[in-house]
Amino acid sequence: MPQTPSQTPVEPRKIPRQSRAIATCAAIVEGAARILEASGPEALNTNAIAEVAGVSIGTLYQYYPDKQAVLVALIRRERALLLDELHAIPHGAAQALEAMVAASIRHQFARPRLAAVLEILEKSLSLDAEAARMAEDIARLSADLLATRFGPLAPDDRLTAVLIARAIVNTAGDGLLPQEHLAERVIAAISGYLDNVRR
Amino acid sequence: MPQTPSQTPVEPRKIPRQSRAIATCAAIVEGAARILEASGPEALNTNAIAEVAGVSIGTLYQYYPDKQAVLVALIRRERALLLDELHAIPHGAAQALEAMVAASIRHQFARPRLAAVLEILEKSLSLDAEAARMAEDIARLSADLLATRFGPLAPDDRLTAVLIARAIVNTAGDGLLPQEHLAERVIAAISGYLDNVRR
DNA sequence: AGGAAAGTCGAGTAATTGCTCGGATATCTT
DNA sequence: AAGATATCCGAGCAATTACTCGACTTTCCT
Repeated sequence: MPQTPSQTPVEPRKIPRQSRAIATCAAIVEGAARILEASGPEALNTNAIAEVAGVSIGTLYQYYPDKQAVLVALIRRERALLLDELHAIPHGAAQALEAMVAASIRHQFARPRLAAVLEILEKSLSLDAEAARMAEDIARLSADLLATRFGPLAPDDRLTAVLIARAIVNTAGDGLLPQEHLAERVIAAISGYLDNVRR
Repeated sequence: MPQTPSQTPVEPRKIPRQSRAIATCAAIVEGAARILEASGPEALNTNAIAEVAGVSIGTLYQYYPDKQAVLVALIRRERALLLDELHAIPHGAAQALEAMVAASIRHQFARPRLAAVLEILEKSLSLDAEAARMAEDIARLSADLLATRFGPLAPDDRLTAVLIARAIVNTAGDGLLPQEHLAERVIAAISGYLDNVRR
């Protein structure tokens, strides 16, 4: 759903040097997260972010060139969290699939509303290079982990499997599916599809 | 993701009596659809809707009490389209599942960008009673059609199956999965999951 | 200590947007 | 034809929002 024609800035206009400035940047990103969790995307405006973060609006614009840059920073922060969990899974391990699913579930349920809102926002955002690279990393890692259980797969089948898992985990995160046996449900869906396709 | 505290209005403030007024209402809804397709949710504002619809802003507010009411009307229009297709499938038919999947795919690909944007918007919208009823109808019909092939299912499993189908069809609508063999892919995923669960 | 660099502040501005209102035009009814 | 009703118009208001700028404060360095 690309519609914003991707502006040039997006990168911090000034990088923080002192530790209190680093804390300020973190507070701003966390402020955005809290607003999204509490009131959704429509309530996310720069004045509110600054207020919730406990800094002035001028300070915010010292580090982030525009509103979208704050969002991108938040998405990077969340992606890094998931990426770390995925990286911690030993390549080719017997329980790789289970570990991957468990990591996704943990990530989704750590801050369910935030994850749900970001999931939506990511679709309509032109991300910067770094954030896009992280998305690719996540996709590639997931694909590798799938391969250890199901062997080599067509790219479309790998994407479909990841898709299925995300749909189920997201819905459970919204509270529409029970959290118990969630991992089993996801694995049943993934392997049900892949076993059907791989003949 | 409920955050807008659901206002009272949402219903047309005046119902059109003359045929040209009915055409005006339809033009307004279609104008909103065109803006969403062309430029996404951020570009959807009432002034633009009126302009694209070829009516004045005052006329828009004659029939729709606020911006959201136009969106709800659009969602109703699109849901009615899908609902008609589902209703046309004979209950308990041998090919009921295939017909259902085909209908979903047709609906998604008729106006892919519109379907994708509305899918997102529906989540963060407090719908009116009528639109909510249509959503339930679609869910119930889908569940019934699933039952003719797979027998009685737990509600969570029905939801999961529908979820899986929607995730795949939506992604294909976004152009990330090929349209060819899409129906087979969806059916493989659904039956893969349900056969795994139903033991 | 004291100057420079980094950081913070918040009132204010320009633009956008949802929506109103009073008046003009079209259609219906008799 | 002529009133009554329905429909349409669009300038403009009030509120919101993204963002700037110049002044003030804190931290760093020697």
